[in-house]
Amino acid sequence: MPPSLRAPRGTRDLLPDERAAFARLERTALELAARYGYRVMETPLFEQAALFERGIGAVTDVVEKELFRVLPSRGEEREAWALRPEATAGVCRAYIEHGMQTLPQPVRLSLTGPMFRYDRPQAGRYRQFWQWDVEAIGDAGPAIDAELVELGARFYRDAGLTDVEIVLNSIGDPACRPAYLARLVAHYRAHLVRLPELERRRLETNPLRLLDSRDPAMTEVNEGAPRITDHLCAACGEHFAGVRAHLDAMGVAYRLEPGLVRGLDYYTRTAFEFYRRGAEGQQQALGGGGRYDGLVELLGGKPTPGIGFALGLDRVVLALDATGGGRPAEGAPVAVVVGADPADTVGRLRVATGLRDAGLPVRADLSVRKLGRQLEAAVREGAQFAVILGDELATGDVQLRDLDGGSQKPVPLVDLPALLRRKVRS
RNA sequence: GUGGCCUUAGCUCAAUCGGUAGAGCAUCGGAUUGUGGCUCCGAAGGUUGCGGGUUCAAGCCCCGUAGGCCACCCCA
Repeated sequence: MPPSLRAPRGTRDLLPDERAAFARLERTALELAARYGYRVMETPLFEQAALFERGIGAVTDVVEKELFRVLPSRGEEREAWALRPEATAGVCRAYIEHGMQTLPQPVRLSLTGPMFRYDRPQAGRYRQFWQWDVEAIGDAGPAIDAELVELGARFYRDAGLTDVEIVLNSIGDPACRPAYLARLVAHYRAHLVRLPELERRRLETNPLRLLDSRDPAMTEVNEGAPRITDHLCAACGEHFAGVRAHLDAMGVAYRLEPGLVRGLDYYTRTAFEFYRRGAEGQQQALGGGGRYDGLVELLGGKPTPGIGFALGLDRVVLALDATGGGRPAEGAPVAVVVGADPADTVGRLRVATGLRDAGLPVRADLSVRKLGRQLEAAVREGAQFAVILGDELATGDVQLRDLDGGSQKPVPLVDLPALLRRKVRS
């Protein structure tokens, strides 16, 4: 094995079993998107770095230290590219670029695909990871906020995760957040002596972060801290109440968390995250989203409200594995064509091709092993039937063997496709 | 980006005091010539992540490096 040639740090191969698990989640996501009226689209895997710098915020971690920058190999356009760290910025760029403000609003969009962050890898944290992203652009809410939260929750349920908790908050807007931030900073300044070194630095860079600090020394100081939800302006307060009312009306359970902050600058008002209940560790955020009413304008479009979420498919797969559900077996052929004459690969391939013509997933044993070995291999890959070619071919018959029960009977080759199709259905 | 732990066959792991690398599973072959999951026999599979150093001798000790993981940071 050549250790010098391996998957780059923070990336991994999705081997067939895991790829199948991803495919199932993707099917669930796309089916839900269709059911809720979100149309699937694609954006490039890379964009101008400026899109993310401007949209996400130049001083956020995602841009400052995690942006996966790409140097053009030929420099006639000295563009600075970056692999997309998330989908929202690209979707909004496309909304503006293609004049989607002329479509009936809101425009409901969805996509799945890989995202890239140049982060230090850990379990559940990769440099290339997959998201299902859903965006509704052009609706100020609050009803659509609730619709999206419910959609996200339904995805986890349909995917088979039962212990997912919804955490909800409002982080205000440019009308009320600055005043709140000033209050918050004043509060921490008053308790400066009790703040650990790290938290003092964060006070300068990102005071909202102190609220969800994990440092035990912070618990007491945080208890007395002003809550954003107590300092929302009238419009934001009304909006937040509307979101909760709609969620309540749908019977969607959630936990209010005034400390919930989102890491990207563009978020306003509604913020939510999905967590695995009872799971320890740092990589348990399964997904999150929020409202970004200023983003489209920031990127050069007309003032347009928007809201969306992104769910981490890798983490859902991990969570499904952890909950012990296991992965359903997939890809086993209905039948394997084996033969008494090991050398007769022509006959086996010909019979298999005929069955494939009939739409049946069938493998021909193309080895030259003796019959017993061929049957053994068929059983071990989970095939339902073995089609055995032998002397009966002289009269146009093959042996059809049920590999579970072990029963076996001669069947005219011409009847085989129809017979197998009937058996598969039952 | 910071600190720590780990790395031996495809996988999961052994290897005493530093003494020249093994097992199970998986793979392939065989058990007298048309019938499977079991059993038995056998084969193949390793520059012990990589590169240096110490030593008569290194999987084991030291340094570096890469990767994984854990805690931060942050997020999905």
